[in-house]
Amino acid sequence: MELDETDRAILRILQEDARTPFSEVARRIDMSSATVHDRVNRMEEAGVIEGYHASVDPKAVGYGVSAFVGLRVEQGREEDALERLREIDGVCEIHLTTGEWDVILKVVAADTDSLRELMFESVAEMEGFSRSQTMIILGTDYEADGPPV
Amino acid sequence: MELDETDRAILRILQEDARTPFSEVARRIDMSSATVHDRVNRMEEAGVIEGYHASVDPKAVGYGVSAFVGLRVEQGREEDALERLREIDGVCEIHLTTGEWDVILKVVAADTDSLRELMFESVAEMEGFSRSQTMIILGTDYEADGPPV
DNA sequence: GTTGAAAAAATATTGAG
DNA sequence: CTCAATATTTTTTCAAC
Repeated sequence: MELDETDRAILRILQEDARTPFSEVARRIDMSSATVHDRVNRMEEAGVIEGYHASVDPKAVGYGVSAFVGLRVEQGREEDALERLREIDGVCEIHLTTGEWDVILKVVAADTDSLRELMFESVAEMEGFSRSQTMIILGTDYEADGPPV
Repeated sequence: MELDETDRAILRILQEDARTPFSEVARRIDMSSATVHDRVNRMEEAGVIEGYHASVDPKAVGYGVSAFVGLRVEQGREEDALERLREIDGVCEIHLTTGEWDVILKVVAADTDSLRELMFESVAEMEGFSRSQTMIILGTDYEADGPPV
């Protein structure tokens, strides 16, 4: 789908606050809310807009520790291994990567004890992985609302 | 702030679709929409809900390549270095971590050429960093809407 | 593609249990 | 904390340009 500057302006507003009323989006980009509605619908259908998500503070819901986890997967066990990773509570993202690791996870845990459990009882126990490394997130200095548009 | 099961149920719904009308949230958790409204307000004020964001497909807006970038920061240059990283177009996340890297970035770029530019003209040029490693994301197998609630 | 206007629906607010 | 009722806004639809 081809996006013009109007579409991008709408995206930028909804990236920042997905609950902005279309009527206000319309005011800001100087168009009617019917147009905004129409364009948003088309972008949803085309998959440009994948969804709308409330961002919840992990600490507020009991997760004091976040980490990236690098994993090496044994040849030929990729699909099986990934399937099982997804089931583990606390695993928030699973990325396949080039470089030092085959898989990079983002995980959350209540505390370091829980993280240890997650790593040694869930991940390390699993067959198909060789090496792993846990990189605890000391702080997140910056987090954009999505890709620049 | 203390969260009860009702708050958590509301959070789960809004994590999945932040534009769900409060009236429907109310139906689903079997409460009045005024209650939902009240609880959402309190969770917003308490910072439990950090915001609402439209999730935009990076490919649809011209970013064909995503990557994690690990960086080593020279002693004593941390603040300065982080400040400048934030300015670079395409840098979406900046995390301070333990382990092999001091900083892990998530970046997006139009293509591998752009990524190369980003790394060698923006990041590598910057003083304060020693080693870096780029881990290109071949695919994202799973991405939760946020922490489990 | 865009618009304005009407109808339907949702949100914000208030007052009371 | 919860609700019902109300007033205000917004979403949604549609004929017309």
